[in-house]
Amino acid sequence: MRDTYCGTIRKEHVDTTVTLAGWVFRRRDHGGLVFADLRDVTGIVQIVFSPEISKEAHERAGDIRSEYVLKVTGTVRRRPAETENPALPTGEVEVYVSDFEVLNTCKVLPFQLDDEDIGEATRLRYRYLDMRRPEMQKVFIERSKAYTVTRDYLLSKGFYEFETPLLTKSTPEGARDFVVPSRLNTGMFYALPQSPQLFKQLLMMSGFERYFQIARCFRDEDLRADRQPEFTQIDIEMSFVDREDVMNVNEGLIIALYEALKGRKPPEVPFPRMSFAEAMDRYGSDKPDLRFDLPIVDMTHIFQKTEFGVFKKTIEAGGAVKGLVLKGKTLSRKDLDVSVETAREIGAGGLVWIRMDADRALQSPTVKFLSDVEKSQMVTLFSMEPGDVLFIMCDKKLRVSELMGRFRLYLGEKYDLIDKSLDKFLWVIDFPLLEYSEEEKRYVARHHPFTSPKEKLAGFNGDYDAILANSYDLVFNGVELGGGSIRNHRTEDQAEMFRLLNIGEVEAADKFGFLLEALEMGAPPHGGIAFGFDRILMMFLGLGSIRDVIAFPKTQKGSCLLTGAPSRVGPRQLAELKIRTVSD
RNA sequence: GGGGUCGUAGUUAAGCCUGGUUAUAACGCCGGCCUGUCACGCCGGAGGCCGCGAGUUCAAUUCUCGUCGACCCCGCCA
Repeated sequence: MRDTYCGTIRKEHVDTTVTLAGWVFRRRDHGGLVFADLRDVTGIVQIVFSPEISKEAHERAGDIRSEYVLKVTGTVRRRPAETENPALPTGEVEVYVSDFEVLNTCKVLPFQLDDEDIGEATRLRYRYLDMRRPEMQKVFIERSKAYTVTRDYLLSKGFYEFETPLLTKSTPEGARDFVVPSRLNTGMFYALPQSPQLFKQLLMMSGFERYFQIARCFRDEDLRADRQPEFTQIDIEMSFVDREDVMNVNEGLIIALYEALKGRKPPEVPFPRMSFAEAMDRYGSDKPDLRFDLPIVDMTHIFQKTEFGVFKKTIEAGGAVKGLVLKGKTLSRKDLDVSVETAREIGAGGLVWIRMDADRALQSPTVKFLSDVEKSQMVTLFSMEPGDVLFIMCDKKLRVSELMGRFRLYLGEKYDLIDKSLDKFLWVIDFPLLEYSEEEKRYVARHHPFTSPKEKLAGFNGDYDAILANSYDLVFNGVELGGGSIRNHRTEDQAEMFRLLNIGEVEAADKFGFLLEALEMGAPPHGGIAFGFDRILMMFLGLGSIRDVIAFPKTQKGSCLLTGAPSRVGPRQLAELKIRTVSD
């Protein structure tokens, strides 16, 4: 139908005849001369309808409207001097139309493709139009490239690509499952996979040694700017490896993706590492953003004998007092009030601020409750200078770290401390194996129940919080890109884990029996990792939302504005499934 | 489950706090003019359930409550 793509035409094509196909992006009708920008997937070229070339084509050009689909034949000409457009790669040339065909007309669109400020709801309702925009096309062309880079890299490292079932078994741990009724098995349900976790482990038991899958995963949890109910993971599993092996191979993958998408090398290789404990202590987060420093400092020792009620009570209850100092910014009383308000919104019980004024005196509503020793220790600990503001919170140890971590991010954003030109990768390692679930009143796996501990657990009966896992997360600019672990490959180790999780033998056999059975039949040592593919794209392309890298994403309430999913199904469908809905 | 922001021509916004006019603008759309534009320009025109429902009021786009939808966050997301 065509012989040349719009965006590829250059001055080398001058005097040749080309046949193009594409959409009318913009039209500039001067009466005697009509210009239009013709757009295809490669870009834009200006076409000219002139009566001197074809009276007939020029006449018909008056009826052309935005987004009409055209097939155009014409001659490439150098643009006259002073009319070149340096903003376009094709700006030195234009195509004089000798003949054209309207392949399709177009209604007036619900929004203009060149308008930058269209509301997201409208864009999602007409996503296919939204995706016509060159900047959106660029994202999905990059996404396509990322699939290829991933496959090329992993295949070159001896990995085999697999597909695993989407209709699978509901598992008790972890995220809420999406559930699919089985017509052939009345009252039974499949679950969509939260990840291919168990299958990839089984493939290790099959002896493939290196597995990967670009896998769709489903989690029925509430959405966020970086969370969709269905998303894509680069899922990886390897046999006969330790933690270092997995991290090394996957660091290579991430570097390859970074280079492909950002066009430069990562700033720091190998990626630095930090223990979970240090991340929590210093940055109040298991995914610290290292683009700015602002460390959190434990101040509990200063207040061991304090008369200040809130600190005193917290410390007596085994909690901690933590602070961080904001330097070199001038904060007004209003700013300080706002920060207190923000701390409350973050979930803190309160926030103490202490500002050093020009004559080195400490100003704060709290200062009168503090002793001179406490004050001077604080000043020394934080090397406080005039203008500096010290922010302090107290709470249970882990809780106060988390709160300060959130507050640190708030300050970083608000006072522009984050150097957005930096990219900071970080491996976080030595996570706790378990964490206590207030909701379930028991310990649950922090990563997942198949994660192996760093030390053998046999007969363990000590502090559950102190057990470290053989796991690792990769963090980029404060966002978790992925994580994984070395798994338990021996039945007795896995049984020990279930014991700690308070999952009985009967329940374990019911839910994961097939895996436990497989472990008994020569399971090799193995471990793996999974990366959020969408998140990697979002971060490396510098976009603000995971929806920006998913072709047809869901809204925060999980609906698709384009198709109207989810929707009711007919009574016949429900009857076949023997499902009745209840309204209450 | 909870907190917050928003909803006004096709689109993006202003007006609302402090109730009363023909609800304003830009882009888009329609008609006309225009041979060097590229966000073309100039002249003219059409276009509104002010998300929906209730309440307060002589009077509601404006105030109150509810509801629906979009977004951000907490909880949740092994």
